[in-house]
Amino acid sequence: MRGSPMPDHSAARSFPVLPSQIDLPATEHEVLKRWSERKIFERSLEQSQGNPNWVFYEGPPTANGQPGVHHVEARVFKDVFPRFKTMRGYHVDRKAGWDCHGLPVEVAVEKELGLSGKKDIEEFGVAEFNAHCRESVLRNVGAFTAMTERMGYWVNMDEAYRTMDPEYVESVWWALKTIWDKGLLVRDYRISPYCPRCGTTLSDHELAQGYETVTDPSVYVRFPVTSGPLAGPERPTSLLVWTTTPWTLVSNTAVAVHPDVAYVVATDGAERLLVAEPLVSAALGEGWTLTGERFEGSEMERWTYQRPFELVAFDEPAHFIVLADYVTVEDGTGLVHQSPAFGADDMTVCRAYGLPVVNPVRADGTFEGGLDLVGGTFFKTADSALVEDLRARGLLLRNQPYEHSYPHCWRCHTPLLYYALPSWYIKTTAIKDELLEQNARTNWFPENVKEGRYGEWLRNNIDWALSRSRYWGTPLPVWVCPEEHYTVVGSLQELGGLAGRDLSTLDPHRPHVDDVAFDCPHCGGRAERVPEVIDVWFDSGAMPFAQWGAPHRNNEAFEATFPGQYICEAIDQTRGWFYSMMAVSTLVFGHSSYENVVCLGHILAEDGRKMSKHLGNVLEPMDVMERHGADALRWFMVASGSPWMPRRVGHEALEEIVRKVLLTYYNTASFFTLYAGAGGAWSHGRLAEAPAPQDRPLLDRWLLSELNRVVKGVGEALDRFDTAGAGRLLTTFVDDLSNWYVRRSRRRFWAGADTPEGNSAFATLFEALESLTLVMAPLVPFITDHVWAALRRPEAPESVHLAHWPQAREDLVDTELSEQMALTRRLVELGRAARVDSGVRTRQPLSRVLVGAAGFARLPEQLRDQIAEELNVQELDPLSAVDGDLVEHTVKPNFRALGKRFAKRTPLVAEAIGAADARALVEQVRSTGWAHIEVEGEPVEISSDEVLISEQPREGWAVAAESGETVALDLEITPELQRAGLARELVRLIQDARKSGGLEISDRIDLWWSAEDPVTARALHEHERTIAGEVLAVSVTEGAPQGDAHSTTSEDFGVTVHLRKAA
RNA sequence: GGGCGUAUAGCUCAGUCGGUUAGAGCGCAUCCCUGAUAAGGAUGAGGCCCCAGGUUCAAGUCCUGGUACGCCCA
Repeated sequence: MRGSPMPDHSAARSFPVLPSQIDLPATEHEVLKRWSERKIFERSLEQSQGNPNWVFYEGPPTANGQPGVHHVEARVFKDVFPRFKTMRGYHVDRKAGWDCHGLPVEVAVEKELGLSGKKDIEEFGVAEFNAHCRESVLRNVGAFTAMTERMGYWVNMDEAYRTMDPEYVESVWWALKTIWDKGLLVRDYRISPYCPRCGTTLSDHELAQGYETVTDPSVYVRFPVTSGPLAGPERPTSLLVWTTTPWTLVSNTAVAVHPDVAYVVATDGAERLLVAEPLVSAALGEGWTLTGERFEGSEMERWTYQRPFELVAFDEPAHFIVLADYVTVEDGTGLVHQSPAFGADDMTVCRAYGLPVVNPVRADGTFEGGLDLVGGTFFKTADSALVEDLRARGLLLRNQPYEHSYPHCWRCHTPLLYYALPSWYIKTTAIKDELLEQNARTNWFPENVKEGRYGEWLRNNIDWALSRSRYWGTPLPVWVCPEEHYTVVGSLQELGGLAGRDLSTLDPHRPHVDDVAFDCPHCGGRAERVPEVIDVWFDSGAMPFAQWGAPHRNNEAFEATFPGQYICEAIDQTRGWFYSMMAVSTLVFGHSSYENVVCLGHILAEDGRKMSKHLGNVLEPMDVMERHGADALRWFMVASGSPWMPRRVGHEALEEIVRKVLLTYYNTASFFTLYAGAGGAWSHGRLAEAPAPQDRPLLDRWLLSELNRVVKGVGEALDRFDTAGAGRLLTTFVDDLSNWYVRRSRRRFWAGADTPEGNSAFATLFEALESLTLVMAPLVPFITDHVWAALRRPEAPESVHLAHWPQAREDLVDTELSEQMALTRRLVELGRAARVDSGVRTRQPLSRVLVGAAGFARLPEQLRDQIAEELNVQELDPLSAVDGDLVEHTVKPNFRALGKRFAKRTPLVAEAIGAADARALVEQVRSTGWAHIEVEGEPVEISSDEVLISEQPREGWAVAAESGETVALDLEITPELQRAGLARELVRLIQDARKSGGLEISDRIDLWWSAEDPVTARALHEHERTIAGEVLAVSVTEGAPQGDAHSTTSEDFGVTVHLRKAA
């Protein structure tokens, strides 16, 4: 019977009530307001001042276009770990940053202004154009800022670094000068897709838009061998070379072969040609036989040959065979003509051999004027004259049209040229070993990126093509005089010194910086800045020092925060920011800038495709957060699926998170405040009076055990950057807490805190909610802080984000109890299944349940009581106590255990176990722990661990069994049981009447009843006190009331009840 | 073309050291419980664990080779 009164809303409360209904987005706005008014973020930084630093570097988002949900992903991870580490006692500075420069910004501004191409921009004016770029960046920063605040990403945006700020640019200049001084900044050629009509290079994105299918000549050409074993007049041999761009033969520089491919000599009786073995028939057709001469590509290195055209001069040695892995035997001849000015692969290979870059084609796409045969001709139209000339000189074997896809300018449809343009490089290949060493010391999450995608990229490192012929970027700080003396400038002050005037307030962007010229320190000639700006990846890779403006200013701040402990971005940054961060710092300081890097998979739309406006599947982050709340979106990002993998986000997934995780957690807290707060039933002061944990009921001890396991596990998971693991632990615990602990403890909460059991329940639930709130706080900072505000002890910090991570009490972790409770819950499930099968509802008490399960014998009384209560049975007995004839035994082999001992004989032993007499075997195992069986005539002893025993009553019972565990219900319903069941039905009936009568849960009632059914009447008399207690009746009267009352009649039970709120 | 990753129920995903009855949630159907109730529980239907080989007493799990998809790079 219920001892204490129900919660009384009018009495003094020890806890504010968390209403059972909550509007999560609205609550989040309140929390945001409190954070801002009470300066919680600022205070969390102040209060950790002086603690060890844990340094996080913000990878600056490109403030180009509006933020999408995919931006939320990385930003959640950037928030979770700093919050976690702060709670762990570190000082975690969080400086925001914005990536401001780059082509995407330029393209967006071009569109806005209706410009198209570099000519338009220059006519419009670079100064004005760049002003628009700056304005566009600032506009988009606003949208990012709003989203960042709304999602609860704590980052200092007031002191954000911006890659376009003069101090930032100066730091970048300093880094470039340092690299120059080390001899690693060089000018060289770079192959770019280039439109000769527009006079501009195209980005990859532009390139992708312009592929067209065209027919080009494809020619097979003889290159006579002039050195090596196949040279000489007695058996003249030619390399057979295939190309679809005859015009590039003018500048032929080398021939590439694959080192591991075999090349053979074929003859038609008249001449001898060298071709890759797998391509002989494809390239030559009928009528050719092999001479038997055969060479590995690697043997042919540096054999010389006669080049096809002598139209341009070569000042350095060239025209020999080189080795290249990219050569294929898919088509052609396996011998690939090399012209480094017109192909990226050619350029890489030829540069490795120190070959010259000869380029006879001018920027307008025509050959140089003075050349024979092709002078002044547009490159593409030179093909026919060249092919004719080859034919005339007997060098052409075959010419056939070849259809393929070739890139064209998306603006003017001119065929593009892959064209060598002078470009600035950083010789990262020179520090490749250092980069590999730095990578070896870096922790990657997930781990496979380290040696996989990223390691592969480092091992195949190529020099960093740094310069861009664009406008809105960090200008390359290189000045050159007519004598080609280069001067690299590391700061505005230095530039001012060279120019002889104060330039400290100069905007270090184009065109202003282009206007500064000075006398060359070497020769006194006029030095002008080179026209290029730099790759934006260098900007962002410089952020560890450039965000402070170091070393020109704030150098102490930089040194105190280098290297960083943690960076995090999506997987596409492997060769982007992750690389530039490691490369820039290794170039400048000889050390990578980060220790741990988290690498996230992409966020996809619900249909599994990328979100794009075009497909109409975009989720706008602010809308999502206003609908489901930022916490739901955050939880999705950190705990749904695996963050390392691509994931689909949609409303359904978020709704489920709200229901299963956030509301379940919140409702538990709400339940607690309702009962603890009522009339001051329980307050923090009572914690001291609560029984010591080991003296509490087993249910409480179990919860504390699970709690401390979870606290420890979540801390360890987050230390490993494993948010999904932390999420799984928390989800399970929230479910355990709400749907087992609270449900099984409800009566103790109703009873109040005045008994040791009651106080123990309140204390246990409080401790669980307190710790749970703390460990969930980094993941879902809003709802936890809201709950914290209601629950916190008076002496605790006002925000959960100012609190410390809880210490896991490992001494309270009781593995055996966990297992026993798991068994208890499995048995309850089986019992419920048995009830469903039998059709006897749970409200009907039953006399007895039989349980067959290993471990049941050791199950403590308190846990058996849980089973009995939950299943509504009066008695719980072991199946083994029942007369053996009524029980059927089955024995199954435990392969895991048997395999260890019997290895190859396992199947035989298993078979023998199955064949043995189950009942006899069970009896042996039960009495001695061992059983004898025969395997192929030999006696074998089997231990109890090596078999799985299950037992079932033969008949007359409602049985459910799984994995060797059995629950059997005795279905005999005696008249006493029937009346007890009726009493429960009547309680239910009256409770319904209370509810429909609009009574408060704590209202007392007067109750009248009249029963036609004599059984019901007897049940009412017999169980009157119980019923009265359950429904809060202060009086129970047989008969009808005077005056108004709320009435209900049940045909099923032949009863009418009337109730009225008691005076 | 190369590198890396992924593939398990209609959907989203777990699956530890290889152990013979592969799980959860959602959705669907049927039912139960209910003063935490916009919740909870039970039952059911639904599986070529992508395919083919191999290793092993034993493979969703380890190895090899394919196929499909994704990302990055050419």
